[in-house]
Amino acid sequence: MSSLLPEPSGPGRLSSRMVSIDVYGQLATAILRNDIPPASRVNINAVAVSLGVSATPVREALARLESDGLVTQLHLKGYRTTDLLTQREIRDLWQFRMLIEPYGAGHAATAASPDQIAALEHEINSFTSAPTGSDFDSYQDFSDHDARLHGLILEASGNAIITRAFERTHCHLHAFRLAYNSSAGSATVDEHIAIVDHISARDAAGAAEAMMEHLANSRDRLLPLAKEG
Amino acid sequence: MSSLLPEPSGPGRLSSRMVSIDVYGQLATAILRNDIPPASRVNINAVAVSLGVSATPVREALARLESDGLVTQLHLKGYRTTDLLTQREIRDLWQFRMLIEPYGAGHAATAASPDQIAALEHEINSFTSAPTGSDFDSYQDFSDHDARLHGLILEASGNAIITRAFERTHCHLHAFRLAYNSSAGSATVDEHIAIVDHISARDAAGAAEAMMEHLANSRDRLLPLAKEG
DNA sequence: GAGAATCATATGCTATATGATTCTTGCAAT
DNA sequence: ATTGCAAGAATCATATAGCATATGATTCTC
Repeated sequence: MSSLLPEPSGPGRLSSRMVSIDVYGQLATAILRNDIPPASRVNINAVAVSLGVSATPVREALARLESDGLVTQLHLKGYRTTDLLTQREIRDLWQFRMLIEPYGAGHAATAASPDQIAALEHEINSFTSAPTGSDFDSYQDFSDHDARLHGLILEASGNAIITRAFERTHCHLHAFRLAYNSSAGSATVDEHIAIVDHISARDAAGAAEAMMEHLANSRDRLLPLAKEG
Repeated sequence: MSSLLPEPSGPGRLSSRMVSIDVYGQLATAILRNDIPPASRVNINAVAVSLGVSATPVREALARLESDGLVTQLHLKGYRTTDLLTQREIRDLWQFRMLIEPYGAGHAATAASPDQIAALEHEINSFTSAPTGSDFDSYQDFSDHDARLHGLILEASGNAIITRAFERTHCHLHAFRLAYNSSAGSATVDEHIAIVDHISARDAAGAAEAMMEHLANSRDRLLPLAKEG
């Protein structure tokens, strides 16, 4: 653990009524960066002191992180960070994505509004190449871009339930945690462009196929990084 | 609100350190029974007093219920129960199920262990007919059976990620909340039997097809009960 | 009747108490 | 000397109580 935050909150307190979201973000980042290693206990009080808040908002943040799959709670034994995904789990997760994302891309091609098409192209244009730096932050930026793009495509398909189910897998979080440069290749950029091009051209079959290929490739990029299981 | 529990906890306190799970269950039941109507505010303190506990375990339960989609939190405005699903959302949710459950049934037919087959058949045998009574509890029993069966099938497919994504949709909760006798027809029983028969016979294509039909039928049984949207 | 001021209510947090778990220490037995 | 076990101490999770502030409704003023 130890000092998750540069400055806890200092004597000049912040508004003190908007802490919980921040605690959530700080804790999530700490887990993703492996500042809190996988499968290790999370001491609620230590986190509270480290972040300069009390236990209650930490508890709330941990409850949310549990539903994100980043921690698990053991009754009367507190919270532990979850293990990294195994190869088996990566395969299972990507199989899930292969069931819903090609469907989403195909329907996005027929159902997306002009605004949604524009949003997709704007997202594509914001990352025309893989990050050049090698720092944590630029990889995280790219991972966020990746997550946004896949989310936008499902959103454009018009099915909010499926979009939400996808978002709740937090596949990008898990992939990022496994290796935070895993999605940052130029191949990823090219594949994204191909998918959005098919959607813009209203080519449902092509969009679904491009998405399926992209998922197969990203899975194969990720698998060697995971432990067997 | 008003009296969610027959007896709060009284002066003879219960074990006092296993409360939160119970609070969760009591609240979930209260929402499902429409004791707390859809789209209404949930007063944390009132719930706490009603259940004879303090605010903290109620907050934890609400955090979990939020990830279940039964309540939503608005900052500084507290929690509200969510609306009932609209026809559109039912359709979207069942579309999601149609993407993953036929896949699950098909893979269960090839991948299920003998123990898992036995568990499926045991579950089938525990409800060979629709409930005869008209009370809340027997409908809930049947709804639970339905949820267990669909969960077992996905589990037998061997993909834990998909199983979890399915469980998190809480489709049975939402269906039950919409109308608690919606899944209790004898047609449902017959369709369940057909699916499990195909799985037991290791007939993947037949299992997938039977599941798809079952989902289409259950959706059509449910749709008239939902509001347009 | 519209806008400003006031007040009640409920939220979100802090501080604290309680009890379970876990670690440490000491002693006995092999 | 080393291992096994038990008792006590320390730690930590969970729950309670209470406080400060934001929200929303009511009342007052113009």
